[in-house]
Amino acid sequence: MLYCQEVADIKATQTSYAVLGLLALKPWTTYELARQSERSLRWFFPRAERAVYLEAKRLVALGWAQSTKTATGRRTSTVYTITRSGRTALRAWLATPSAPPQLESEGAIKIFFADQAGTEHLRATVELLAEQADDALDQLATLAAGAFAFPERMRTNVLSLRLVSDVHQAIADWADWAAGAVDVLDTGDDGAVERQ
Amino acid sequence: MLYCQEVADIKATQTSYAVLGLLALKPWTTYELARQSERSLRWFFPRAERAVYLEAKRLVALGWAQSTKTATGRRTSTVYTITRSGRTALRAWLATPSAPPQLESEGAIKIFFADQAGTEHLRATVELLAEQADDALDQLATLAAGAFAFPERMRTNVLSLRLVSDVHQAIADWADWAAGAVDVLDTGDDGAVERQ
DNA sequence: CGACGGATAGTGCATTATGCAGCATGACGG
DNA sequence: CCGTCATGCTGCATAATGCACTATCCGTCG
Repeated sequence: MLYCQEVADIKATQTSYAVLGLLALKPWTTYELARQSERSLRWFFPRAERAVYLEAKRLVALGWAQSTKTATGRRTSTVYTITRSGRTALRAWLATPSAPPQLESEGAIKIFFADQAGTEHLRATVELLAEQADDALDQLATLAAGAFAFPERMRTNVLSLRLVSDVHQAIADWADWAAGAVDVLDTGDDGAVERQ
Repeated sequence: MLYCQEVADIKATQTSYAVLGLLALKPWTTYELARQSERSLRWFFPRAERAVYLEAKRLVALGWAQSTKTATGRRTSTVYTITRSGRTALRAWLATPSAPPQLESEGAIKIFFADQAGTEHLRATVELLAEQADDALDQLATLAAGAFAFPERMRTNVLSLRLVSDVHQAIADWADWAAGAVDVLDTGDDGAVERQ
């Protein structure tokens, strides 16, 4: 690994590459990185703000980014810029196979164990899931509208955003169906939870 | 919180409730819990095997489960059983609102940053995502067929499993569309990444 | 002009979760 | 009786989260 020859034993995680990808677009302060991660990356790579702050420092340690301090009055801010070896590392990573996508949903767990509580809670969980999906779709629509901020990136940008909204649309559709299925359960009509 | 009055300051996490939910079905050894988590919970609540082992002990500390040692020859195994207060805690949790579902996909990050590498890598990432989605759908079909192991649970079981397979189906469908969109990008035909 | 809220720019600490290696026994087939 | 796979765990280092906390800068409203 040429691009990290001078580094002792620091290892890059997926988070490293996610932040590095943002740095490939332009230099940012950690605050901006955290905001951007929350705006866009979060949809397919949710990470805590805290992790982004730590990650920027790690990138510097890896030699993949440089930090330069600037000041606004008496307040300093640190701007991170990708290095040449950072770009090399990013390109290498982009060529490696990815781990399979995963869904994480507290609501789904609750539905899985719903027979331990009343149908009214099952119904509430399904309804909340429906609202959350609609919410996500709204936010994604706004985000897509604002994607013109980087017009040169639009073509690949829309691919990921479309993936995410398709997933949330699937959840919304499922919730519609599930609400009906719960009604059937409720009226005691067994075994008719088939979809037509 | 009546159900944890005797406990000092141990807090339950989502993982606690996920494992507790399994215990509500029947007693298990930690090994079995880990297997079951990997089989079913993983689809909407991915957790490392290690976490499950640690969680069982925490449930005992919370007073939500009891452990009893049994032995097979000279090898001991610990069976965990839910307690009354465990059931109460689970029911209370099932009635609380859930955090919104989240997708995590390394492939999606790579696609988001795909303009930093060649189209061939973008294509490969999309194709892998397609395979992974098909794979997931296969496994889920097998799982659904085996769901008859707990016939009394089937009705709510199918709801969660259907959610998960709908999501993976959405990814598979997206991948089909995206593959076409990448071809269009490749032939240099700009801006025609609309879906009809 | 001055108070106040919101955006900017972070740090520190405790706890949770992951990844991986390691270890020992039991069950079963050839 | 040997090998291999399933069972049944533990330990350790590192990654990631959650939350509280600090401080400055900027604009607006009274």
